[in-house]
Amino acid sequence: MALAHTILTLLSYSPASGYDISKRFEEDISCYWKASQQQIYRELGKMAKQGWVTHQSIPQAGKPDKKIYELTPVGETELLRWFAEPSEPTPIREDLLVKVLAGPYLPRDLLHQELKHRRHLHERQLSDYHAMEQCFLGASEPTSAEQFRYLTLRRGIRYEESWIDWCDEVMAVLAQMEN
Amino acid sequence: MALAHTILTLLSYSPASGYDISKRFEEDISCYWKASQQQIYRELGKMAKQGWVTHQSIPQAGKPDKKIYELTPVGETELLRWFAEPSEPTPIREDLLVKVLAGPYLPRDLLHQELKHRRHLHERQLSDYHAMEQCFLGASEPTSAEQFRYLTLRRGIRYEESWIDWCDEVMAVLAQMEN
DNA sequence: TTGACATATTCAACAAGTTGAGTATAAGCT
DNA sequence: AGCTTATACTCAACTTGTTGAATATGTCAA
Repeated sequence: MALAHTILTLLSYSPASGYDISKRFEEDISCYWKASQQQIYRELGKMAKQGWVTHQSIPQAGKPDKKIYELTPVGETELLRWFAEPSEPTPIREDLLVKVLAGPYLPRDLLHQELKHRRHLHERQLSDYHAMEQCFLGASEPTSAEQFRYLTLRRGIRYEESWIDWCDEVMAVLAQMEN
Repeated sequence: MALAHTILTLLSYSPASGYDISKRFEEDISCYWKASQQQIYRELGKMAKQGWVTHQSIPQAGKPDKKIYELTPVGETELLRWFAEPSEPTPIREDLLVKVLAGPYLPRDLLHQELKHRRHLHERQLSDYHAMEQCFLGASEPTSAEQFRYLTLRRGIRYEESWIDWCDEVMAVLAQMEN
């Protein structure tokens, strides 16, 4: 259900079209809430039915009409209700951990390759996060919105760092097992 | 698709009933692959149809018959194929990060409560993991299976630690914002 | 007796996620 | 012209996740 709430959150910042929301997800929201374009439009349709958002069609020259969505008071109430509700950590479903569990019975070199591959992916993401961090650190008087956004980035940085450290740990143990 | 592969991985260790597999998930596999009992049985049915596993019904006194599942050679081939395939990090969908993003526009005290609640949950999980770690650290000559299992636990420990550290960081920034 | 819990398994309904396909309009490049 | 990309949005089909319900047999405690 929290895709709807993620969208409500974005609309609490400012009204936006479905397309803009989708672009926002692509750019950075997917770091903490992944959703496809189709999912977003589907959800917006449901949210409109529930009265959480309204939209206005705006004709555009040379492009299809755009629908600008905004929060309704009912939508604001729903966002607050959800915000006040204690959350649970997201359920984990992580292939790499299953692969490590399969480690005793499958080829060690494949696991080693997989760990290198994943370390590389996480390093790349961390590098992107550090680049994004530079923008935040350069701000002399950050707005509170900017501060909160920076904190979400901080979580991303910690997450990637901990994956890299763990990959190193596993590879060290693999190396030890070879001796 | 990796629920099937998680089950294949478990069966690579030894044949097991659906119920035993389900208990294994409940006990520790859910730390890195969450699945419900119904999902597991559904998946086992599919896997049997695909020829990845076979099962034998064993009558039991005082209890329903049990089905013991085991890997087929086709199942082993599938597990190896999947193992060799590069994986992607799991998509993230984390309520707490969305709540932080909503932070500028919603009551700060609610966010503070949520962070405390989540810090507490992660601390509790970390404590459980440390208790489990003791069993591994006590082993004088761990089998390779035990070593690999320990590494999955190490990931859990790092994950929980990084959440706790981040909650502390956010709460510190919240406290600063109040001044 | 009833309710809770355990061993064992299965079915159903719905929601959310994934992937493919498509519509419309336009610009730019090969 | 065809392909790619961009702005904008929608529909469909299937898979996976969630929750509820149920079956069968048994033990134990209130």
